[in-house]
Amino acid sequence: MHAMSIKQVAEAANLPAKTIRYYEDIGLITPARGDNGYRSFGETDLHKLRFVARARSLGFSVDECRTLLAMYEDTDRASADVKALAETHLTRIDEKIRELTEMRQTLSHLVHCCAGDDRPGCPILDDLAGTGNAG
Amino acid sequence: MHAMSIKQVAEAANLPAKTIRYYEDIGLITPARGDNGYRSFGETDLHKLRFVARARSLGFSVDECRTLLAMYEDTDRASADVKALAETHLTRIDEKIRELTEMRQTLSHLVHCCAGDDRPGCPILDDLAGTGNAG
DNA sequence: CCTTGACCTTCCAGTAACTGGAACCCCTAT
DNA sequence: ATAGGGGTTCCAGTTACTGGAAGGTCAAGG
Repeated sequence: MHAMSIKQVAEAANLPAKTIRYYEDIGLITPARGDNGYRSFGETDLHKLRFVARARSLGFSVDECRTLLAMYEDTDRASADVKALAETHLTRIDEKIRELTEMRQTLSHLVHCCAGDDRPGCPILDDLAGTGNAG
Repeated sequence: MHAMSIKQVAEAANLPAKTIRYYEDIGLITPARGDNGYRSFGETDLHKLRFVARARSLGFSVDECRTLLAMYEDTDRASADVKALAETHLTRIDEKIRELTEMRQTLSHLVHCCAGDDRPGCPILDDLAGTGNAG
């Protein structure tokens, strides 16, 4: 089919060209090369890049994207394997949300306790310092 | 007061010794040195390390910890400055939670759609591939 | 033919916050 | 003397890019 330059494929996949070169570096994709040494991307490359972009936007690591791509290309693998990977990731996300929510809780409490005026006394710093004047 | 070895202060601050050396490297703390070149931590060092550990656990960057420490030591600064920093951070946390929640939403939907058996068909991969069979 | 500009290439360095490991020093107890 | 359990420095690796320098390629214009 029609080959694309890196700029074209970058636009089509909505990824920076730099990122695409990086993905080639680490072996996620292997675009063809023209006579002048320029990369030449086909539909398959674009498809893979979009796949990775989507998976990244769901928070999968680049390495997990590699695995997911391999699973996608292996038409024989069990869907259970994919599901297991996704569930692990889901657990990780939940854990992060939990941590952040806890931080949010504490911090928002401290912020509300802080007068935020031109005086020096500050319950936020007191909490960090462990002087216990914040609670 | 009594000086501590890096191991002792690490235990007291609940931080790895490696991290404490790193914090010295980047100038967060400046412990004294004994005749043999060993670091010698005083109460002030321990206090700072605990301060930083607490701030880190609330998600502040190391650089923000530096600022917070400086604010803590500047007994003359307005509490409004501290509050502003904390509020900025709170906003950042909220944004992260929002992103993660969105990921969670999508991913959990896909996971529930996936049979997770030994057959190959998988709505998760279909979604990533953009083939649109995922509902 | 030369230049200009927009492409493309590679490679190196930097980001955040550590972490692991190698090579080596110090001190005490056996 | 040696074994252990400290300590020290420095270098490299982690994640996923991103910025920038130095330089090659190509089409259009004067």
